[in-house]
Amino acid sequence: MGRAPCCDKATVKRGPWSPQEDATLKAFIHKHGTAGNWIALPRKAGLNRCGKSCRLRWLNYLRPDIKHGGFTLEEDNLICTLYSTLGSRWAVIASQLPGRTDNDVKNHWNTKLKKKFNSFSERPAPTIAAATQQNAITNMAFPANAPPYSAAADWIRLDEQMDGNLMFADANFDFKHDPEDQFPMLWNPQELSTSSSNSSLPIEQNQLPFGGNAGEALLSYGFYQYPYGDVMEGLDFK
DNA sequence: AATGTACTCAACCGCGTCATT
DNA sequence: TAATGACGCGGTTGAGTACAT
Repeated sequence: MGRAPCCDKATVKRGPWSPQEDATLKAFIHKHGTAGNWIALPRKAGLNRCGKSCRLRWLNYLRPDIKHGGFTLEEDNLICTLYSTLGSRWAVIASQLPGRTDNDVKNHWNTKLKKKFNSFSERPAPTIAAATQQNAITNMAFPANAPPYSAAADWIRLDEQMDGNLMFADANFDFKHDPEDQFPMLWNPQELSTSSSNSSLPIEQNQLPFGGNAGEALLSYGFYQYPYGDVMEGLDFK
């Protein structure tokens, strides 16, 4: 036995919502709430709409705490990072982005972020075989997996792996990472040094505070934000 | 200016899950 | 315990818009 339809599709209105319908729905919910029953809501509110349609309109558009407008670079980074660990669990991902809905995040991913993500993950992953030598200086500059930023090899260098910590010996950039946080290193372009003035920093200051080998670390936390704004890629670095 | 193509995003669909009876 | 019904989610669609030719 199939499930009974939640509404009569032949008689109920479909398609884009009019301003009047929006106002009716908003006014009703402000006054009565959803009463925990979306199916009955349109009839009570005087709307010729399916309950599911009302729910979607409210959750994805009319809710007062919805954030409209473009996604920030920080939000892009977070979405990509969460996608790499959670997959397409848009509701969970959206819950980490205040004011964004799962539909918003999903649309943004499908139209903007997916291409970047896929194009990068299809690249051949370089080996870190050189790093397996005890205390070897790999001096590997991500050439095979290099970001589309010509100078990247100059400033992102995996120079040494020791004591289970991934170490960036090049000191001409700063990184931002909360050791308490499982999640990503977010490098803010504004915080990236554009000169080598930091190269005198003690090397410990550029030591990333998590263990594991370089490949695992970069695979799990592999979203980089490059200087000058708009290039953000994932590194599938094994 | 007209037409074709690509892109965006609101909305729909169907299914899994969960609460209730 | 099974049946039922509502909710919530991810996948997909398609109308409207922007851009290219």
